[in-house]
Amino acid sequence: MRFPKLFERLATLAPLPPEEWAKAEAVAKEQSLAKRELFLRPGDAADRFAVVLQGVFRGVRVSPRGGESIKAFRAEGELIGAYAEMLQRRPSMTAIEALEPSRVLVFHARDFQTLEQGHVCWERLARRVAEQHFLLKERREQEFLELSAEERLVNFWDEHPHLKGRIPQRDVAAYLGITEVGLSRIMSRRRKRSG
Amino acid sequence: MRFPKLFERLATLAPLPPEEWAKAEAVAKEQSLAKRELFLRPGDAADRFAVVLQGVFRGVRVSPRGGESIKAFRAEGELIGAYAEMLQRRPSMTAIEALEPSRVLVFHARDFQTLEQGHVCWERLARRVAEQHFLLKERREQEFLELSAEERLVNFWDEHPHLKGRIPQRDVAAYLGITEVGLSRIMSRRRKRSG
DNA sequence: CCCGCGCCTTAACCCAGGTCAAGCCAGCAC
DNA sequence: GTGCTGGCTTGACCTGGGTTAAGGCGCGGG
Repeated sequence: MRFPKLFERLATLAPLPPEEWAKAEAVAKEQSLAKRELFLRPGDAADRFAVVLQGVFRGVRVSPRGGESIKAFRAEGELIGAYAEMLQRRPSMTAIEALEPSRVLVFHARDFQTLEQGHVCWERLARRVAEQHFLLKERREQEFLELSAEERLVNFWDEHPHLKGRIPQRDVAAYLGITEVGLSRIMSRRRKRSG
Repeated sequence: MRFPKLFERLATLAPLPPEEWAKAEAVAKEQSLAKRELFLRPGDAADRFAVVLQGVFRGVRVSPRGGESIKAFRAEGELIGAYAEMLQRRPSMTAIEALEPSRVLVFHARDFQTLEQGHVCWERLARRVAEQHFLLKERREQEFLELSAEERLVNFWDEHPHLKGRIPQRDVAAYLGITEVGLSRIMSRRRKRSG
């Protein structure tokens, strides 16, 4: 078993027989990415996903009007991929970019389907993954509905302390739905208020 | 089969043997709700969900600070329930309220689990449901990130034409993340601009 | 060493939408 | 009928964050 920690992590989501995990490891491929390199670019087929072994990624949606907004950051142990587009079998509208030199473990959708056909555990895992993704998005929805940009900012750092120092300010802003300038203002406001 | 249309709808999500559906119908119970009546109130155990047979519902989140925001509207053929809380086995933080006299088909989580244990089709269906819910939330996230309140409004009516005339303005506002007053202003602005 | 570039801040000005308060109108109870 | 209540609008005023533009600062490359 090449990735025992990853196996344990997945096994907490749904029961996963080690021999099934072995099959998965057999079809997965490691990939290294330089800083700024893209794991996926808009227009690509959304036919693969990966687990981050090392590094941080940002999922960027480039809107028709040219604006960039950030859907998520992903670090060690988390999944990267154009999940929504994969579910809809559409080409990706998302770029997934390494913010540091990174390593990931890549799975092709076809291979994963084969695994699913071989053992129900994979379908159960996929369900859990869908549910967890749902929970993340719902939390975010709620923040947009109820919180100011400043409150969203403090929430963000509460929930992602491990990202401190690893992602540029402007990306945090794009994640919060505000501009770089706005974020800078908010931060200086807080500095003044509380020391 | 008491609800053939519902059966067909579900069968489009995932293959569903009629005999399994028969079992589901056997454990489900119809419930009627008056206008303003709650299917679920905050604090209730999130141990049941339902399909709307007739009527419209709103899912209201009451924030700690007292503000109400609306997570979703649900009409005929759609699911109601505190989905996020159910996944986390927590008490509901959401009120689900009928906006019209309504009828629903109620399933208890325990009964559904029994169905799941009897046939994989239910797990597959649950996965599809999770994925669809995810897609909805992601679309909403994107709207908050990229669109103004006015743009979100026109999107809303594009995507939910069947709700026209059935839900109060203030609820639309609470769904968009703005106030009743703000929504009224936006509407009058558009009226002036385009006739 | 200097230059350029990427990232961040600051300031001036603007505008969408919030807040508060008054008023309107339709429907319902009496 | 009168009066009340709930849903919506309108106006005056305020504020958070957008926009534009001008630096500042650290760093890598020449």
